[in-house]
Amino acid sequence: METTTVKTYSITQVSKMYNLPTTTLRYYEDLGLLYDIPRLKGRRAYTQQHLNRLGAICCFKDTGMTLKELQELFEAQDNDNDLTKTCEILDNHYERVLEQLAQLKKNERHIKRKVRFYHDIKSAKENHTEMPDWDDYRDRDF
Amino acid sequence: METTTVKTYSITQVSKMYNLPTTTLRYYEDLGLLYDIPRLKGRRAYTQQHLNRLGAICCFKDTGMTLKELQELFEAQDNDNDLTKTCEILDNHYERVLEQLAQLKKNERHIKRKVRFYHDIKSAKENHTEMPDWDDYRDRDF
DNA sequence: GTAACACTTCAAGTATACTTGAAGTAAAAT
DNA sequence: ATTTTACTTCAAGTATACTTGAAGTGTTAC
Repeated sequence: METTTVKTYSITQVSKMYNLPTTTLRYYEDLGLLYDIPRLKGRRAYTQQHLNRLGAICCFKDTGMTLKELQELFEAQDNDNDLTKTCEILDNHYERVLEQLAQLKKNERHIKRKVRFYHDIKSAKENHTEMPDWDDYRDRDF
Repeated sequence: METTTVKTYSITQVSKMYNLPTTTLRYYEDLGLLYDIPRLKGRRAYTQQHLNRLGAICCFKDTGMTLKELQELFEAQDNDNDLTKTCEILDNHYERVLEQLAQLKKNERHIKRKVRFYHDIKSAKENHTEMPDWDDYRDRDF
């Protein structure tokens, strides 16, 4: 007879690992995003499975998926094992992520220009030199 | 004597241009993010200045700046003309945007892998071929 | 033994960013 | 002339994602 002990993590450890308050971890459990978390003497004992799931939650949430959408995704994945729906949700979300990425790159360039512009204004004012013109920064790459 | 007419835009036009509800445009005005919008017969008439400002609002908001932070930024920019503070806020925000971009790229790759994984599961099930293993997708680039 | 600590559950409260509702106005359409 | 459309103001309501508070429990420190 062989017994294998599974490595588990306390809620405080998980909280630190994923940089999420313990209250948020409990909240995700209330919503059903995390479930079947075993208790050791009444305390949550997260397994690697739960950490993987939490990683997915963070990844999807950080890319703009709502917790409700995450519930749907996990429902399709876990309960129904509905691959068509799972793929559909994933495909749609991936599309959105690509759009986000394109938009964020645009915004990053815009903000970079603005940063340079304001630093140049500051220098010009301090050194009594000619003020920069935003038109010179508008569609220019640095 | 010479009179120049400035091109203006109605709230509905601006709403369509920036893909924001008219209620949100009024809300931003309430918060002071947009101000001195002239009225023609009681109706808002946005000038190019306001559109530029609105573009900035969207850009910063979409990159995670709160409306409160935007108020601070505009206050430093418009009222105080405090270049040190303006530069500081912009610099800090730009840092955050770069982090976001790095994170989003990571998340995009992770989701891409997951999309492929689930499509391969679907194919395998449909064609009764061997199921894929997530470990083969984990840190692999496609 | 008892106090402190680290959790536990469950309900209620909060922050941010809108969104809706009510009541009114002014010009255009019928 | 009166209805419809497109706004207006101002106050109140809502959605999402937590966050806090109250009351309780079980191991650890003194």
